[in-house]
Amino acid sequence: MDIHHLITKLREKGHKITPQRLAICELVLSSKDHPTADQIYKKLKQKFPTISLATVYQTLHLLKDLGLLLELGFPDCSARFDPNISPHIHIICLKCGKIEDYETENLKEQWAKIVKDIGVEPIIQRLDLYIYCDKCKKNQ
Amino acid sequence: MDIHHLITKLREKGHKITPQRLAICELVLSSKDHPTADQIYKKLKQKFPTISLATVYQTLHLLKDLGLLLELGFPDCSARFDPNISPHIHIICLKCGKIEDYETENLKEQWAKIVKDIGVEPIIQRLDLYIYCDKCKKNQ
DNA sequence: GTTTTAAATAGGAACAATTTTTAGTTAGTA
DNA sequence: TACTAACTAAAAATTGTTCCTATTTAAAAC
Repeated sequence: MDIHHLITKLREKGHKITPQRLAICELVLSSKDHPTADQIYKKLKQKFPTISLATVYQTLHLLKDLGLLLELGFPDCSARFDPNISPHIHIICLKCGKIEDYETENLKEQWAKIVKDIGVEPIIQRLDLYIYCDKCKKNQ
Repeated sequence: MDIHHLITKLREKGHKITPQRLAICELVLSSKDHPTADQIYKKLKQKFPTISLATVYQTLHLLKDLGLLLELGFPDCSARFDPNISPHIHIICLKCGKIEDYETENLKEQWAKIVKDIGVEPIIQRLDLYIYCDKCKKNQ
């Protein structure tokens, strides 16, 4: 998603283009590591020393409502935000919480078939595969 | 999972068999509706007027650690608990939060193939498909 | 059957993530 | 340039969950 397309989309819905909003969007939409709101907040504080966590949350929810972001809730820790909204698997370690992505054409095809069988109109999906990562297996 | 098998499993790990614990386990392991801790707590209060929410949480986490329960974290609401640990899809309405299960032999086979391709040792999985349910589509 | 003891429970306090509130500021329109 | 709806920041409130600790209990030892 390039920045001009984003700006257009925000304007269409009547949202203002503020420097904070742009910075938050750019940061999260280009991230590969499923950051938490707090991680985004801390990074942006360097550029915007007065930015508040509430603004970060609000902007992330805006992106979520626009369908550009997936919010991943977890039992014991903060929500994490994923800008990749096409079908992919999160390979998550049950111990350390590390997330890796698995995304192939074959997977997308398989998933599309499954969704077609179910016969619903999909908006978005979340596919988590829980494992113990190599590191955690060793240290145990 | 029948109750004697559960008791054996708890004893093996050195956990005591208390009436509260048994009631919580029986209730959640036989539930089909992904209840929250609070829903379980409120139901059990009829039989155990002094039961505490902390006990419910503790027991649910015990079952989770034993691999008998999946805890589903969500962004804006309580965690929900799912006793079905075999591969199935949660069809979840983005508006009202209703969860329906989709579970077929074909899905299990497809998922097994995907996991095999990834080449990791799976512990458990969470497959969510987000939609707008018919009811919410109408009221909009 | 009684005693022992280690673990579980109840209830409330504490905690942390997130949301709401409010007052002041700003982007975009006319 | 003035206007106004939307935004921001900071603080306060809220909510789900966990922690704390005195009391109770299950199960082992006697």
